[in-house]
Amino acid sequence: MSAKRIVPEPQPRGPELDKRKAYILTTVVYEYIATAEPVGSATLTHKYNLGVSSATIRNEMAELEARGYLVQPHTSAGRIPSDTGYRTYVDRLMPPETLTPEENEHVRVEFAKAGRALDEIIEQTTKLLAQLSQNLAVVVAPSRDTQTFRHLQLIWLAERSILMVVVTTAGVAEQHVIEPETSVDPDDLTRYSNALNKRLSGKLLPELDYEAVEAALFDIRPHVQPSVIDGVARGLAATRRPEERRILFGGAHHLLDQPEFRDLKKLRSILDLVEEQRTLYQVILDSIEKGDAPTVRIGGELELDDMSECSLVTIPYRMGDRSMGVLAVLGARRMPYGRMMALVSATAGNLSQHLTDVALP
Amino acid sequence: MSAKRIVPEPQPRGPELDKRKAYILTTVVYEYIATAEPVGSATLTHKYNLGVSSATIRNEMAELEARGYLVQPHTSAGRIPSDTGYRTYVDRLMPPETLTPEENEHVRVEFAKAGRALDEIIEQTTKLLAQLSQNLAVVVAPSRDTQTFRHLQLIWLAERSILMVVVTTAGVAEQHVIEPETSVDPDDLTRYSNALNKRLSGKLLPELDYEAVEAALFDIRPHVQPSVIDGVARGLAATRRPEERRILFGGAHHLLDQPEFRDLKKLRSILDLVEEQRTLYQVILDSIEKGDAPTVRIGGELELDDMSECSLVTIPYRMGDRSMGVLAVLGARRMPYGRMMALVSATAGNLSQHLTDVALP
DNA sequence: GTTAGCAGTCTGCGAAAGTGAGTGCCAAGA
DNA sequence: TCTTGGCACTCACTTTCGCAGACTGCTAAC
Repeated sequence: MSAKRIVPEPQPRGPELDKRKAYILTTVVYEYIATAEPVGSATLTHKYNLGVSSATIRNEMAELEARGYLVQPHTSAGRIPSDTGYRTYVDRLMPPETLTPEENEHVRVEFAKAGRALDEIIEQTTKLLAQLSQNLAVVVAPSRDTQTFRHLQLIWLAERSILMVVVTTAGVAEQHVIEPETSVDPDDLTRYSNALNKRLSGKLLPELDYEAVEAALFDIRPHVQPSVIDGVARGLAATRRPEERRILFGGAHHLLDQPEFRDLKKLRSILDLVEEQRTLYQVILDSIEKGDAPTVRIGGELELDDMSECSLVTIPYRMGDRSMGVLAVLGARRMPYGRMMALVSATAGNLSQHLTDVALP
Repeated sequence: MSAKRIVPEPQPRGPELDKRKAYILTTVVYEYIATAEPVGSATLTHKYNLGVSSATIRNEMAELEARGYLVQPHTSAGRIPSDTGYRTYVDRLMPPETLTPEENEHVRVEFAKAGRALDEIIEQTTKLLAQLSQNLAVVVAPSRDTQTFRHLQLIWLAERSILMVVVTTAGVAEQHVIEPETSVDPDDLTRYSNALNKRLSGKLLPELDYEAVEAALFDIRPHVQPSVIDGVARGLAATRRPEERRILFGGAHHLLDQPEFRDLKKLRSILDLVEEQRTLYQVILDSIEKGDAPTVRIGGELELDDMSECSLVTIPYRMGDRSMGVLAVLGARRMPYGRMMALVSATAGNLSQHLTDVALP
């Protein structure tokens, strides 16, 4: 559940924060996340039990600013956390959070309602995550390449037209039309189907190339016409390029609630990112590390122009022990990190469990 | 290609517009669509060849306002068209528009690139329409109820677990898991599949209820266990409730380019509509009439709160001679209606053609 | 029926002034 | 050496005011 630090490497500026400085940094982050207003020394002494006067807080805050944890939007304003400040908060200061029992139950129920069709599950997950996070939810759908072959059926459509239906263990059924050079006997199609199912079931889709299909058919019929073998292999191994992997979005309208997106330019840059997909896909994939813990990237750590006001929380999900895709929440840098992490963890956990449950044997 | 009038009934206020008034109304609409600024009498005399002075135009505009075609945002501003003004423009004054040969070619090429999978086609169409219209594109996906059954295959998974794959003529393959009360012999599954394919192919999915399945199996096996019949029938006829029909959106970010959505409230109300789906679905379906012509609903005609600044252009699309769904463009009321209508016509035409081409025999 | 001219209205913009939140620093106190 | 009250200062934000500009409606003349 602990976040991974990605970029940049922590710069040890002077000694560790002492207890009071750590507490002040914590309260500033907490208060700023809650109010979206720069936090002043008086606010802290009033709202939190610090035991010292505002003047002392001022001194401490000046020090925290000098060390790079806080910044002042302008001379006569309170402080807001810098990327480093947020990073320290997330990694070391933040209290661990969990969802309420009701929320956990809600997530559980939503997944219990979900069907078996992969597309539908993924779509519902996106909606759920958007609703819970009140931010932009992003889901990278499973790659076809991680799915294993379960069953196929060749169906005679017309003289030179064969329909091939492929079922994967993820419960995805897709169809391809094969147009052989010369007509094939319908009974042969059934024999081909049986042979292929027997030999290839359980293999990863990308492995099923021309040679694999030819070999699987060899026993029952050494000289199947190449156009059929080719058609079958294409249908099985046909894979989208990775950058074309499906990405789903949900809850963009929640962004309008955040004061940071009152500024149309910032809203624009985030929506453009959504539109472009490729960049976002790259960033999300870069964020993922081994293991099932959520990863946080804060502001400038995203290394995207115009995204310095945003943060991204990502977590992988799986089917069985195979990684399938990624859930992410993209929102203002001023987001409740603890809650977001608890939330993506719970969602990813339930999603993984559900996918594993509905996987075909 | 001519728009349908929906709501409200035209109120014949006084005589028809004379030629000059009609021309002035046309130029006001045209100019306002182009500039988003209220149009004054001086602007018209300068930019258009009216042959009379601005004072005359003022008199005419006052008359047009009195008759309900124009309104003044405030006393000392120029005029903008009212719903009635736009309606008159769309129905009677607007010059017919067509896409440029390059644009037509672009649309053609995009569809030529599209695959055979229904989901993919619909998704790409949404993107294309958003890109061309530079507005919010909305696509109501085909209902499962309009598709005919083409093929099914029952596949033995485990002792009490059968996978049923269903293929429709729209080229959609979907899978359902059936859990019979007692185990079924794998060879029997093949026999069932063959019988069902032979008897039911070509029927509409919603017709395939318990009785239909039972009857189709009766010849080969009079007493198939009810749990299997029920499972098959559910898988075939299983239909989402109509209000759960899938709706796709694209190009929401284009709205940010329109000056009318600088105001976050208006942006908000349109995004909320998108989120809610049900209302929008209803409005889009209400808009559709018989025939393949685009339908326009302007501002208040939508009868939606907070949508008085928006217009909707809708058009149905089909596969073969069966209506499948609706394309729509939702944007500011100040939209280039002629172009939008040409655009949805072209897109729907190509989409219908493509769907018809890829339909399974 | 058309036109020039003029008074009147309203918006939008920028400057000026006032308000308030919050800081930094200093000198005294613990 | 750390803490604190006090004070001067800074800067954003808001309000007000006045002015320029865009348009209209109306009237009287053509």
